[in-house]
Amino acid sequence: VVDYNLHATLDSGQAFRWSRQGDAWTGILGRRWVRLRSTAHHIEATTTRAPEDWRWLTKYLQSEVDLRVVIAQFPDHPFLARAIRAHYGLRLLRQDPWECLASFILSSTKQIAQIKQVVARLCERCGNEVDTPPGEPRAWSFPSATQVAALSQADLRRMGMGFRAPYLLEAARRVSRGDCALTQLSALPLESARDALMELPGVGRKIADCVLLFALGFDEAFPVDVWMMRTLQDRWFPGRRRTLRELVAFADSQFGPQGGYVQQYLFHFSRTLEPELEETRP
DNA sequence: ATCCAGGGGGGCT
DNA sequence: AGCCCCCATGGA
Repeated sequence: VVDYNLHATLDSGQAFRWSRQGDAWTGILGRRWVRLRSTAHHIEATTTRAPEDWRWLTKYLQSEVDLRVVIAQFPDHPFLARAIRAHYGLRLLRQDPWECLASFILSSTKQIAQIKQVVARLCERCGNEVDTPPGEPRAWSFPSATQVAALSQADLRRMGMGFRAPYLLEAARRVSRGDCALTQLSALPLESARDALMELPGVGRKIADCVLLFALGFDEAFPVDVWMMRTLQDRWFPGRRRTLRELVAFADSQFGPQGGYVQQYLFHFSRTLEPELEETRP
């Protein structure tokens, strides 16, 4: 692989089930345990048994995407240029739609560390145990919508989901019933797919855009969360207050067909940026 | 102790 | 449309 920054990609808040051990990353994809290690021009993958082929992994990692082509479509902006320089090789993953949806329903007003924690508890409580190599800790697959729908709201609250518990439960029920055919949404126009996602409880514009971008392949989707709001406000409209609505509309029109990649570079860079000294204002 | 976290929903004006 | 508050929990 070329132009692939595995650390930035797995640590940029788009997926919540990877853990780092030194230079290696361990996670669960579908029902497989995987360890990934990045070398100069390769990503080395270890599984518990030899797979037929590796497309499930290359698709997830999006390692066949030519990053230079993507970045060539970015708008010219000094802060974005800094983000690209700082984390060159950051990629968007292509996640399972249900796992992505459920994870982001659980994400609202939670820190990334806490999202990982509650997702881990959900998997251990109702996912399927998967094979791990000798000496590795036990691991579980992400539970299907049907597995989640079989739980009670009290079960979910005990995992620390708080007010998100009824949202996740109802979303799981609808998805397991087939009321929202997630995988088929990628064939629709972006706005139709977004509207369908926003029918689900606990799913507004931001979470819908996360699923469109991280799971359904809509590279132009641009989730605007608190970090992106501050970044756009501070770096694109310094000194002039903009409403959330205005910023969403701006992002929609200004960042182009690869806006989702732009967003991920800005998000990760903003989150890892050392706080700059503010000018003192009288 | 106080604030805030990859928001969303509902009510009010 | 914009603004308000509430929702539950834990880490900094």
